[in-house]
Amino acid sequence: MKAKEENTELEILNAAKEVFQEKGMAGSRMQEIADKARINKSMLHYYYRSKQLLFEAVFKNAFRLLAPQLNKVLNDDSELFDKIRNFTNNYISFVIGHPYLPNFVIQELNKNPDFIEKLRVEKDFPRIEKFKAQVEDAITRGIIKPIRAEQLFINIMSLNIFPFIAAPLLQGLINVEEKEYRELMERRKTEVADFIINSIRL
Amino acid sequence: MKAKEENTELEILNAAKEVFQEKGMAGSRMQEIADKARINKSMLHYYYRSKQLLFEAVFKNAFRLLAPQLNKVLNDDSELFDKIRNFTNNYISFVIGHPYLPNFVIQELNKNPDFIEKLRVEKDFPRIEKFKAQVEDAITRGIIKPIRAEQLFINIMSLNIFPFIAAPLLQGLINVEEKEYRELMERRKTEVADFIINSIRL
DNA sequence: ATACGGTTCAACCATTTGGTTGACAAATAT
DNA sequence: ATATTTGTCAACCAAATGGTTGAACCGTAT
Repeated sequence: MKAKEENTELEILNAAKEVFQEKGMAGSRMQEIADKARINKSMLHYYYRSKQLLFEAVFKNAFRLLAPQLNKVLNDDSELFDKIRNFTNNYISFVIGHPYLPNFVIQELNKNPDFIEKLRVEKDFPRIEKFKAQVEDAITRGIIKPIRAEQLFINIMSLNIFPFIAAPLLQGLINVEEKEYRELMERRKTEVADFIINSIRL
Repeated sequence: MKAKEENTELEILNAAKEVFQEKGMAGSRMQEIADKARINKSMLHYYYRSKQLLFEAVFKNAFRLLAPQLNKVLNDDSELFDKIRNFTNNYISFVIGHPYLPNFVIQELNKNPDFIEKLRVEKDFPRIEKFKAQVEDAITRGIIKPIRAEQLFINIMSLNIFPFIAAPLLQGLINVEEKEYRELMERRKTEVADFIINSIRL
């Protein structure tokens, strides 16, 4: 019965992902997850024991998906400007495939900041050292203006992630419909990289 | 009994603010709000009828506090570069006084995007028109490179707001303690403005 | 055929949670 | 002084919610 088992388990994880990522831990109901997975509520506990454990499974999965994205900035071998262009261009496609994911990770990390320590031990946890060296090297070689790698990294993340996290607010403020907002995001694929590079290039 | 009445009502609103902003609508408990306000749970319903209405009171209050901040970018009379510098410098002080507020507004707007329409009718709802004209004027006069006002606005918001919303994640990624992260934020008061202006200045 | 391990579910259970009620106290109006 | 309105609370209530249980089911090894 191996096939069935893995199937149900995955079905649950998938349903849980959708519900948790959209409504957060506190706003999600086990019954809703069960319904979405088309199984009995008991099955959730049979496979994952408790809401907390099911949540953690979903969260870790989400982070494992997000981490490689961040590593494209921190641990990729490409040259600095290419890296910025690539990440910016790639990230939007990633978000379209996983619209709730980045916000989900950020929110639940806000509610439980200690959890980041548990993630850090996992392999592929993004580390800044390499990026830091790269930025410092580019400064020494006179390619970019002096800037702390941490600040540049925060800027890159901010410009790429925030417009999706705050979409409803921003949409309301600049007073555009969803369609036009998506077009704005589409243009950001190249514009954000230019904006960043313009700012730091010597 | 006027004084007592207003007192209790405010006490409740204040306690509700703390709880709702930290835990969100779904994660908050009426009992916890009552405890924090040092009153009986019945009083919450006496003054605000339901959790939903109490929440909406808190939310509208929060937005009324946030709106003037955004208007410093959108509807202030100062010159573009000054405006960017002022906002950036000001915003961090605002966030220190209201650490959970921006994220609270953004999150609840995410869970209920239609709510923005109800806010738009309120006076002082931030509007982009003036800022748009100002940016277009600066482009025409050859002061800044061509850029859509919407994109510039999104960039300003992103660079200022995101580092606080995603603090635990970013702190973990760049691997610094809270204290050092606060110092990074402190430096951003001037650095972010420079970063933006560098990018758009001709 | 039969025993056995994992899988599935309907029915339950205990607790939590938002909300109500009725009695009483404290102001205010008459 | 007395009636009336307003504020406060302990005790309740019904529904929702996370979790448990025991029986049935099903594929497989013996």
